[in-house]
Amino acid sequence: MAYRETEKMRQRKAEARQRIVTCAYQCVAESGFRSARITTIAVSAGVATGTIYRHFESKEDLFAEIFRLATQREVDKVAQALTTTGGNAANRLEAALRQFAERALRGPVMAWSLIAEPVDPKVEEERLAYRKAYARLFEQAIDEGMNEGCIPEQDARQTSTCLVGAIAESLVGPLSPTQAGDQPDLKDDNNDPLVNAILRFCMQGLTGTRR
Amino acid sequence: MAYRETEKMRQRKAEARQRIVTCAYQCVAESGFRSARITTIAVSAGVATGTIYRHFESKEDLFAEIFRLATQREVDKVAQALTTTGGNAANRLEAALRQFAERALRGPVMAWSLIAEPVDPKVEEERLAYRKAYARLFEQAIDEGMNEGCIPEQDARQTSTCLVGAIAESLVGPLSPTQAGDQPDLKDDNNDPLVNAILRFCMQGLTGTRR
DNA sequence: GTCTATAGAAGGATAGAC
DNA sequence: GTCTATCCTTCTATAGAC
Repeated sequence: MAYRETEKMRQRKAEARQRIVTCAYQCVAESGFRSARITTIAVSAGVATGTIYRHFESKEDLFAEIFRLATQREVDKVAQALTTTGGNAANRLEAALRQFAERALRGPVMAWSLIAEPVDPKVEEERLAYRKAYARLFEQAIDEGMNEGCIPEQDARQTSTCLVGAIAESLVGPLSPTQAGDQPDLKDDNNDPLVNAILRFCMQGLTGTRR
Repeated sequence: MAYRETEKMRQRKAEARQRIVTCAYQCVAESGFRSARITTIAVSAGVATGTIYRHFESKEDLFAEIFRLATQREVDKVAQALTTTGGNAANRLEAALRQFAERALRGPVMAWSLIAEPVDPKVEEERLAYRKAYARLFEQAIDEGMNEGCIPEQDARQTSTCLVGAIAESLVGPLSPTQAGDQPDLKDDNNDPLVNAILRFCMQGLTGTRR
């Protein structure tokens, strides 16, 4: 009888793939893309090294998937903060930016990998795409703010792009492994000086109002 | 008689290296890192393909050198604008930012390669380093502005980083090859709407004053 | 005569087409 | 999914410097 993939087999494969993804995610979260080894991922996922290449074309493709997975989580968090926070659109935007920065500083290894770690071109392409995704979210909030009247009229797309750039670039240094440990622990209560400085610039740029 | 490298030979080698660098630079300026071919560079430099590997360990190393060369030019231009422009520190800073953006939009292929093109990790590392170089220049200008009294007291390092991020991110879209041609020509007379929008955000973020 | 640098093509890997 | 084509890299023979 000819081989035909059964439902059971399909499920097994999907489970193996899921384990690989989960373990790769953990490896990256622990020490970044560059030190993530395919063999380490395979061992912790309980599969043979070669099996990984049955599920992913290459290491780069696996990394790109991990990148998308991890970044999408952050994008969702930002979207959530923008919709569930109280106050006007400017307040919501500020809360979302603050949350983005604080989450990054609380999980600095993964955040560094997502924001700035030099990886390969495939991951870089994902970065470009996801930066646009953040910008679209911010753009929508700015549009709302202009309608509400709490944000001055401006090119919302342009401003949203500036916000993405400013906050990402601000985190590069503090998240950098060469500087890790030099940083004091993140202060809670909306009172971290680094985060406050970033937000000051962003909100001033957005509203043109001194803070 | 044993062979020993003479001054003449050293000069020949240096010239060959220089030709390789120049031709590689032109290739990148014409169509970016990704489409730059070692063989093409070799032919236009008048050397054999293998010869390139006598001067550079790998394609990535050659590219990293081209990146440094090209980016240093831009850094120098910014430094120059910051020192030779008239007016107070805020004016000089604005002029430098404007010039950076306008130069990028006038040479979009090279600018895209330097700012955002997904290349390899070695080039990415150079990018991180050079972004710091820009930030240091801006930081110095902000410090001057705070002393002059034309810029409010703030964390100059943090703000300079935000400026670098905002302006770089703003240019990613307009410089992107997928969008090239969609853009109207750069308007002169300090009147390009894109550049003005970027500068508005940057200067508002810096000074907290509506413009 | 000995050693180096260069040319040019083979090898090997990867990406793209069908 | 396979096959082709392209392109980076390495290798070897040769020309030329000392």
